[in-house]
Amino acid sequence: MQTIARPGSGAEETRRRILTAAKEIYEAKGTRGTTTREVADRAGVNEATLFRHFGSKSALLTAMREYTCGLDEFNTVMDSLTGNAADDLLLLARSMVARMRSQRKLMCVNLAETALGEVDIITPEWRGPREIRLRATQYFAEHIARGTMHGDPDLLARAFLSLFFAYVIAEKVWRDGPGENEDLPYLVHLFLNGAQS
Amino acid sequence: MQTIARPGSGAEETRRRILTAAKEIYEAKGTRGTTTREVADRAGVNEATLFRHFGSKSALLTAMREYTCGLDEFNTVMDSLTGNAADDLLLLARSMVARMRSQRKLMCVNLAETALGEVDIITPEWRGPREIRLRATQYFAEHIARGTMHGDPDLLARAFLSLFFAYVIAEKVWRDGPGENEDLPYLVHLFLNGAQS
DNA sequence: TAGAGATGCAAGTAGGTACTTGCACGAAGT
DNA sequence: ACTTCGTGCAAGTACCTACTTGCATCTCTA
Repeated sequence: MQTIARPGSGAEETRRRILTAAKEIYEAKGTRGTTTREVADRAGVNEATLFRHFGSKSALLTAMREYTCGLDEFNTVMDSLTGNAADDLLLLARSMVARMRSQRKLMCVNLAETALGEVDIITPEWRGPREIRLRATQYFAEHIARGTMHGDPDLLARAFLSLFFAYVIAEKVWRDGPGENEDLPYLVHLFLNGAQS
Repeated sequence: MQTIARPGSGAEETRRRILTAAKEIYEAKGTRGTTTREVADRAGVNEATLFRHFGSKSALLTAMREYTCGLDEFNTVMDSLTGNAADDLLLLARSMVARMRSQRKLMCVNLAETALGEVDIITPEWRGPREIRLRATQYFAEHIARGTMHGDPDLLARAFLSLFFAYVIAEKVWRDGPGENEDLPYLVHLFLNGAQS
């Protein structure tokens, strides 16, 4: 006898609420700081229910990582590029920075826990970045084939991503404001000049 | 749990051994993963002694951060620059990447804990990077004044640092090997072309 | 209407963690 | 010789954490 997922309430809804709560707490406190009790409380659910659904804390976090993995937005932007490098790269930079800003905490936590070996690299949160690197590499390869850029496409992709990744990451460390909108066009310009000559 | 035979003795020596042990464990496990018991064991010291010295775990970690703060090496490199941008930047990149590679875990942990608010930004581990950014900004300002580069010196400094910061940080995520030595000259070249045109 | 599945609730287990306390020992310095 | 300081050691406190269990209750649906 199989349980049919009903939208709105029932087991499926409970499961989703627990996952959402887990994500919110995880990105605020990391793996060790996330307690099953707090997740249950925030989800408005009994702790026992949490364990009935996921079995263990680590299984819950794994399920949460599957649940939180937005890559579609990037692909949408990628598909709307025109071929004009200056426009394309600025559009890409803007969309990446916006997205990374909203996920900065999560990124930092994942980075650290990956470094500590608490999270495996195969884990879903790194599928997104790797996919992005791949598509960016393809993009630069096309430009190199057309002769509008020079160098190694993969290294170009990594350099481009680095520029904006670190831009977002460092905002908190540098203690600057949220960053000027003028910065991005300048960085794109810098990169493009370097890649074209 | 290994107990190391004590080479020296006296309160000062004990203190130093505890700090060293704390650093090693902290950079392997982060704040929450660092337990006073393990630090004491590793230092070959009784847990009570640890508390007699530092009072609390958080005071111990603060003291440890003061203790671990190497900035001298960077300043040495900075002082040996010639003014030839291509040479200077490559030398800088090489020294930065080498240093960051050996501290990658510590960097990632600090990054995450700063993002989570567990570590204050005023904290010593960020004094180094801020100092580096300042000196790099001065360097680029000189080149701009001489007309050999163009743009905003501070943004140039951040872009330059970003390139190599992310290069090191991402090595683990991309699952590449330790990275080719060929990469750095290329990245410097890319940056320099962008900054000069 | 009866049964099944999902949940709440309260209590509990087992282990870890920060931190304390009291006492004994040995090496200095006076 | 006597005190003081730093330390080891063993036991203990109070709290937190993951995870379990037994039972009552509610809501669907067949």
